[in-house]
Amino acid sequence: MTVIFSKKCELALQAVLFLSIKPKDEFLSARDISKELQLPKEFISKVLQKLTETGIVGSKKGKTGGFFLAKDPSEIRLIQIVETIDGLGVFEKCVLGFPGCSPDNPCPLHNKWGHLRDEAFKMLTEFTLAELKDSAEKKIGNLKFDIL
Amino acid sequence: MTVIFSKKCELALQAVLFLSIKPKDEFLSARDISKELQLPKEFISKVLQKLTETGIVGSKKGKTGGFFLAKDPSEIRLIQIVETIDGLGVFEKCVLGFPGCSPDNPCPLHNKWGHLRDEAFKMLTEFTLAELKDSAEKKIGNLKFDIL
DNA sequence: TTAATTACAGATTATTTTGTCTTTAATTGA
DNA sequence: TCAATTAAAGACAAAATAATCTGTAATTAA
Repeated sequence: MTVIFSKKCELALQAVLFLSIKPKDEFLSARDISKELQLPKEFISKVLQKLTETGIVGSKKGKTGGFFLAKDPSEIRLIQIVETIDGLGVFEKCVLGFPGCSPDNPCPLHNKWGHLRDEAFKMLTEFTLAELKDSAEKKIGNLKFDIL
Repeated sequence: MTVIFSKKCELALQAVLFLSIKPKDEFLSARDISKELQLPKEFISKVLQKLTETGIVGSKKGKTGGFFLAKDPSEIRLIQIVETIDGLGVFEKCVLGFPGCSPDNPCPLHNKWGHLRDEAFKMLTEFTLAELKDSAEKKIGNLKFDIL
């Protein structure tokens, strides 16, 4: 069974949403994030390292160190996280796995699926972390209850 | 990187589309299908076996044996193939991997993504093999050129 | 300066998915 | 009947993905 994003990417999105609801001068350690999102610490660490490479997240080593958003939430779009972690292949490849799928030589789902895929791309491009802050706050706040 | 369907499912959809464009009394061997779709024979075999279990595809052993559609193309919906191979998890699980994602306790993308997911589900439910026959014929006919 | 804490880097393991191989049973044509 | 051919079944191998572990460098507080 397959989902739209890899686990890595899901985790990256969760982590970044988490950073976005915290005061911007706060350093969150991988351990803190891990605890609150109930996800493996080392995995968090790995993924956030990747996001620091592309300048979405910043980091500081040492005691009191941790991760933080390197830009204002209003300037970070979901698609940037997806692109960094999974790449944009999902939005390019044929949904049925046919080679050479294009408007000239479309697969049977090319048009219908293409439309949905474009919508998804648009959604991820339009949403910034700023717009999701409120609902992210709620969801992450409720996490401790969900796990039960 | 991840797509909506697993490779197995892509392959199953291709194979079934292939069967649907052939005369209904013809037995196609895994080897024939494999050759024309340029996909591994054993994998084809595996996946079609699964589809015979759920009654979408029929099979006959022995010389002149092979696979065929067990129903009329107008009675086979894409969603049935997807359900058999990948299950319907994609249409149920949270796109961000949050636990307990529901209308009561939605993730930040719940509504927007939910809408797209429903559209995709609808598309797969509405399309029968019969409706895709023409475009499948074209696409599969062109395959030999695409590979070059 | 030292001890503690953290990100970083890379190796390693585990799991899942994908793909192959081997053997068996059914079917058919010679 | 016999040889060839095919799906079926399951073991097996390879590759991709997910997750863990280990050691190092940076930073800070004491």
